[in-house]
Amino acid sequence: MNLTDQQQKFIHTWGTLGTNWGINKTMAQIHALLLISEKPLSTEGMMEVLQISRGNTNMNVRALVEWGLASKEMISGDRKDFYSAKKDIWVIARQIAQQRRKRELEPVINALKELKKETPNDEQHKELLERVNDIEDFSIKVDSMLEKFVKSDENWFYKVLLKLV
Amino acid sequence: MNLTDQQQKFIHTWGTLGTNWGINKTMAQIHALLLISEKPLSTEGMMEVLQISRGNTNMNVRALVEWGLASKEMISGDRKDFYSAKKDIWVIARQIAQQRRKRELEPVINALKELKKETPNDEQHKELLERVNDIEDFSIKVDSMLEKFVKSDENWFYKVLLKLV
DNA sequence: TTTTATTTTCAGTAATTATTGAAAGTTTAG
DNA sequence: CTAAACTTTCAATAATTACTGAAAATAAAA
Repeated sequence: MNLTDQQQKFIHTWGTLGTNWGINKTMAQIHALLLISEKPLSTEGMMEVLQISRGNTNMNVRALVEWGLASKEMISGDRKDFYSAKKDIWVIARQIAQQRRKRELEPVINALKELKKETPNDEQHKELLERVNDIEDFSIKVDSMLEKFVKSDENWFYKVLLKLV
Repeated sequence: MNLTDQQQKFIHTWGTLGTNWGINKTMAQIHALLLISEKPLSTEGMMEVLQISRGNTNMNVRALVEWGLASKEMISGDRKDFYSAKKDIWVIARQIAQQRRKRELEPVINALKELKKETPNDEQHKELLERVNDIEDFSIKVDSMLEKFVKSDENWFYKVLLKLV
């Protein structure tokens, strides 16, 4: 299989986006490839197109499945596993928001909660406690918005936008 | 100068958060340090507390200033430069949203626009074009929300939340 | 101006993160 | 069951990213 310049550019752009936001480049690139692929792809297919190793492919496909962005497809008459990506941008965004919240936000919020418990309320910790409290308040609000986003349908977003006008 | 365990933990947590989201760990840690510091700090002060080199300190303080998260303070009777961070979590969030949008979102959106222009509208590029169009539509909407967020005051957020109930 | 204090830069190096590939594990067909 | 097809794991290695420290540049004081 061979990609056109445009397809390669899309994959490259998506990979860079991933890298900039702390996502493995290969994971983002496989995602991009699946996003523009009409049919499910096998590990071999991805390896060939992206010029990456079997191990790399396997690990990052697994990550995509764990993130709920791709899923295994059975193709009758073939023993290989095939994978395809969810294509609805709304579903994708929700899925990513949900996962990043769980992985890269919740642990921080919990650590700050812990921290607050064990911090004496003295002069030396005045600034720290103010900051932690502010961050907690803020994150509760953002979190509640994110939660609504994650559980929403596309409609929700339009409604919010309209109300903001 | 010496930090308590709690202060160190805060700095560590903030550094990890940065790393997970594609921000230099030291940059995030200096930010955290300034956030919980009552008075402006000199380069020496930060170097000592965080145990990092002059060069590293200098580069990351500059980055914080460029991001609009910290600013130089003149302290009379001292030739050194001192720095302090903005402490309002709302201002911080807006500043970060604005900067990340400019640095890590706009270039992607522009690349996709370019890509769309140069992609032939044929069978081979059907999926690609659908995806790019979807992403563009989506990002316009998110962008408009982000813009409102960036230009908003805290009040805006509460209003939105209330309307969502 | 010269000297001293301070900041900036950046080539070299260290630390971290990502990738490979072959061996071990698993599944399916015969 | 055995063999072949395929997938997974992970130690070794490569690639990337971050950090250091000393030299160069700049700014302030004498």
